[in-house]
Amino acid sequence: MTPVPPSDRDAVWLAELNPEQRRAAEHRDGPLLILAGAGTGKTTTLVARVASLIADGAPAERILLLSFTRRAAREMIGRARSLVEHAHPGAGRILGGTFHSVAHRLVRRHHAALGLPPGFAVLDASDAADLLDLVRQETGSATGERRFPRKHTVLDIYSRTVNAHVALSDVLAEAFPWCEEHRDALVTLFRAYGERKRRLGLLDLDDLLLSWRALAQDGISGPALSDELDHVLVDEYQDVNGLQVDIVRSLAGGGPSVTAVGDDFQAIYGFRAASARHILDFPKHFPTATVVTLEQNYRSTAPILAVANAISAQDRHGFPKRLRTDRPGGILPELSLPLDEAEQARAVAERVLAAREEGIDLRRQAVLFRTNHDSALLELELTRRQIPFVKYGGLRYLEAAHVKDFVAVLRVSDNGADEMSWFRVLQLLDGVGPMRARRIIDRLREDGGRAGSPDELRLDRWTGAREHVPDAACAHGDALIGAVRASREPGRSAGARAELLRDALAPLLRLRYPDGAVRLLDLDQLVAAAQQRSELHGLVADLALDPPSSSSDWAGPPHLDEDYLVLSTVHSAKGLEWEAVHVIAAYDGNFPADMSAGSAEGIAEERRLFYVALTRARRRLHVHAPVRYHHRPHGRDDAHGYGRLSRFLTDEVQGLFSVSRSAPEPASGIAASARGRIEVSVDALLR
DNA sequence: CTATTAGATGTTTTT
DNA sequence: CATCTAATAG
Repeated sequence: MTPVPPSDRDAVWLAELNPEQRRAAEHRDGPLLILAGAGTGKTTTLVARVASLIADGAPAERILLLSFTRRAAREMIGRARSLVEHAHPGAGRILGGTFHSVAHRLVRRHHAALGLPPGFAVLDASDAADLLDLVRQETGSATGERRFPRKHTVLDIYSRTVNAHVALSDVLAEAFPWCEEHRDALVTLFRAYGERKRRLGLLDLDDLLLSWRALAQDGISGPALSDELDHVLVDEYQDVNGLQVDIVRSLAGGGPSVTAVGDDFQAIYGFRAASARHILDFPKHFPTATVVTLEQNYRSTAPILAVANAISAQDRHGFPKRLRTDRPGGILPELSLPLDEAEQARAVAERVLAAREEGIDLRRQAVLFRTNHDSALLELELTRRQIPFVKYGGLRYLEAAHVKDFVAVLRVSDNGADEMSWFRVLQLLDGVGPMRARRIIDRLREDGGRAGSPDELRLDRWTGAREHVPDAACAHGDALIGAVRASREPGRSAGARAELLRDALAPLLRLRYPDGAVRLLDLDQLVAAAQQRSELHGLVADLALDPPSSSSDWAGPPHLDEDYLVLSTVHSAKGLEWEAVHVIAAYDGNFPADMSAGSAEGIAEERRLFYVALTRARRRLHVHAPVRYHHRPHGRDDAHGYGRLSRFLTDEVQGLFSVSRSAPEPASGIAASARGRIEVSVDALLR
């Protein structure tokens, strides 16, 4: 990079902005709302604004950048920090992260004020679901006629009541009508879940936000938090929920000025109780707000924007926006109609390779889909053709049973009250199931502990508790307890603790899993991660807030040299862009999803989701809609149906594509293939 | 009580 | 695929 004289540095990043972007970057007094259409340089503008504020003398460490998804947060904060480092060497470090990670930092700092033990742990979604399930089994919530909802569904219901601040009955009626008959059981379950979390010193992801709001609204700590900040910038504001709006408003009440950036037509987190209403109401919540609208698109070619604009024109709510570009030319987007999913997989692979021939590296291409399993067949096809890919939002490293076992042991070492993890760990002993594990825990529990603080499990009572362990497993039990106690001895590094615990767990995992030896190798990545830490606690908390999306995430930099295709859900793709985008499974029932198609708002959100997918593309856009698709993506049966094309792809929209059928219509398809066979045999006869 | 098996069944999307 | 149930054997 050519060095720039200090006096010109500011000009460089401001000169690159268009007038609206510049107005947003240089805005000073009062709240600011930036309505930024897809690809209009939202992040560039936000980052320029941060640099501009710092140029004006705002200390970097008094600026807070918030985003909702981890990928967006990483991207935004990374760019902001590197620009600040270049333009203002020696400036401090900007604060920022996802709402949840920032909340976690604050809660750790103020745990005492919140009545939490210093070693409190954070539950990720599957931990929380497991705990809910455990509590349900214990309290024996009535088993009605109909099956109780699955644990993850129960968590979704719970989470929605918290985030939307809506009564359970309304949440059920609105979003989970098939669970209404279990309302009473859910009420008692949620109450018991809350008590249990408190007793075990655990916070779930929603509790982090609740705690932050409690701190921000508190008469003493609230103003103190606001005093630490001059500016709060919130990205993706269309996806905040009521709880997050409360946090932002209470923060701003004190002093810092608020900047919100977003696009109401990209609101896609309604299921998380987010609502575009919040961004539309911003001028009401902040009456002195200035509004800047960005419509100049720098990402996509005109033919792609034409499709995007046609889709957004199907919905007349919200701020009217029309994306425009100065980029000349462009290739017509392609609508490909393969016969079935297998053929779709082949069609995608061919187009990916063709684009690479054109000079578009794999990593500048992405395949986007509505649900995770939409890519199953494609993954097989890519593997078969040896096309490397990385899937985001897919099966997680942490979901593997043996990794969960190890994390449970780490947790147990870190948080003496975490009965839930003990419950899992103890069942690794041969002959110990749920019943005996519970008895052991009961024997270990400190009774008559101080009210309000979680009960520690006392490992010195193990000699009594081990009578519940079958003789054959006693030696293993002793070794495990011994290792956990040893790991807590002061002066041990995080890495040493993790190693000790892994070694204690190793014999148990070898017994439990036929491929135990292989599985043990997976744990080394966690041990390596622990070795980079000063505290084990930091690692355990990060696992909940920032889990590696695949085991290769921790494999190190060599990965970065490789070229690989990106596979992602549309939700995870928000805010990102690729030269070539391949949207798959664009049939009605998926876009929009059947479950959301019941209400007008549901369909509108699905349309926005489709819009988000299309607007990720810079140069090439391919939309694939198989005519025939399987009902049960996981099943072995061949049950399938003939789908319609997504209802968003109206005749008018289709006119903006080049349509290609890689197979005849299904109705005539059978006849055609039969005729084909006859012709072949006739040919053979003639010869 | 626990372990193992077979069989049925299930409404996405993220922190 | 993951999870839950029922049935069976140790």
